[in-house]
Amino acid sequence: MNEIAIPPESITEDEQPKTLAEAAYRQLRRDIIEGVHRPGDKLRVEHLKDQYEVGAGTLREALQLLATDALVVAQGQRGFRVAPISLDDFEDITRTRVLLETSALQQSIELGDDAWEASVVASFHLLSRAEDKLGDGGKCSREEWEQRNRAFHEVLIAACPSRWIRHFQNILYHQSERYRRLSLFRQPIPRDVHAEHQAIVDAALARNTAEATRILTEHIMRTLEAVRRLPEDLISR
Amino acid sequence: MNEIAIPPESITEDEQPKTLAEAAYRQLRRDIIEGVHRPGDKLRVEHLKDQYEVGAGTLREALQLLATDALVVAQGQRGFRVAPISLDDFEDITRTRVLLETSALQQSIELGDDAWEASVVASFHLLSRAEDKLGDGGKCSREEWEQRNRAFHEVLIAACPSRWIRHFQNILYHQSERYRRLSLFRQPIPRDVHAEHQAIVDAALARNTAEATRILTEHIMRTLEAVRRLPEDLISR
DNA sequence: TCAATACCTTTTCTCGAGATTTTTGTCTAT
DNA sequence: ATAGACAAAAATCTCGAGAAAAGGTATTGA
Repeated sequence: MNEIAIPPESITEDEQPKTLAEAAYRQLRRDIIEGVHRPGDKLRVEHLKDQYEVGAGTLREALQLLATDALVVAQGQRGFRVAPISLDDFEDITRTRVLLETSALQQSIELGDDAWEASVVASFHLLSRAEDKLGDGGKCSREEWEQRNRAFHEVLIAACPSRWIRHFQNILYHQSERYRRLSLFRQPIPRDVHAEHQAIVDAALARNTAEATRILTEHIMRTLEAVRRLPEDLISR
Repeated sequence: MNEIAIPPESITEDEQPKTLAEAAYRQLRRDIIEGVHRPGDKLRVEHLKDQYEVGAGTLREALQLLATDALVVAQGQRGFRVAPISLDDFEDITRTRVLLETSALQQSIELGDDAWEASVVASFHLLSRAEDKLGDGGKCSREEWEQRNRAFHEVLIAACPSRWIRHFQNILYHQSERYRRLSLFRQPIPRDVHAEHQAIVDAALARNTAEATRILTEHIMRTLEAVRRLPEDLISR
């Protein structure tokens, strides 16, 4: 009677926005992650609706969507705020990400087929190219590097069959992106990220699960260390 | 300048709704979990706004909030639907829940103090009482048992310091509740849940992490088996 | 000087109507 | 009989204005 079941997939970013509310959601999310709206800031609908050129109700929907990703918090009858950040929160995010992402990688290595291997190699190549151009002097934007870094990590666990793990991992990645921006602004390419990525790819293709998850864990945890070394006034509040 | 940081906590249920949209959200969530709105059903705003006695825009917000919990899916410009269910999905939910909940329990056992032990014993007692009254013949509603079962599992991992794990676990619990209703309708108390809970409490208080997580895993996985044995027409579509 | 109350401004929340898009039903042509 | 297209109908999405609540300020009394 009814048509085909809808994939229980959440909002993904590869598709283009189909509604004004979702377009505003994208822009707002980008602005929050990039720090245009700072953590703890109040998000007044009356001001923002002009800035993003949508109605009040529409902007409100966008804010609700952002609450899904825990990038903004809704407070009863007192409006919306950009979610605050703290070292404790980032440590929590990182550890939870390790838990989920290693589990996902483990399954991905176990189940991934030739096509998966190919996409891993391909996305790693794209990321490497972006790093070359980035060091080469502004031939590639940091935006693009972020995009490809994200794609690489996504492809790594793409063969994991668990939609839920991938969904949660996605949320956490967005969260950690906010913190990573803080550290990357200071140290252009702080550590040898490239070598770490390379090692993960090698271990993954060799189906060496233990080695791959070990390196991935260190890789993620190193970002935590980098943020820990930041001046306190950047992440306080 | 600005006041105290807001706890980055999501919507919890212990507080009472402060807005019409949230009230509608609660009612809708309850109705979806209880099966009033069946999986895959279309949720037409025009019909539901009368039923829940709110405006169209307000009900829309409630639906957005439900999309957060993945209980409804929003489809571009084609409205909202109750999230479909499937065996594969439930298997995914269950395995992910095991991953998160065992990790949380492990930390909880490691870090929990006397007050935590006390709350574990207390919530287990409340749950046991509910089971007595339930078997005694309708002196306690299944609603109440569900409530206390939920509280018990929540308290078990309450000493885990990771807000994110608890947050995700919360979402997954809601999801699995939908499936569990299906199986509990048939077999009133299908297996010896009480003994399993007892064993978890014993192991937790003895700080026997390995044993506690092992039993918890079996406990959660058994629900998957119960749903697997259901007639297919209940969970198909 | 300090505290408490009342008032006023600002912001949020809610509602109903109009514009767009999707869906359904029918008709025609191959 | 099937496929395609056009038109009518339904539903969704969007917007602006009004009601309710929160926050800030000034006034009053001790």
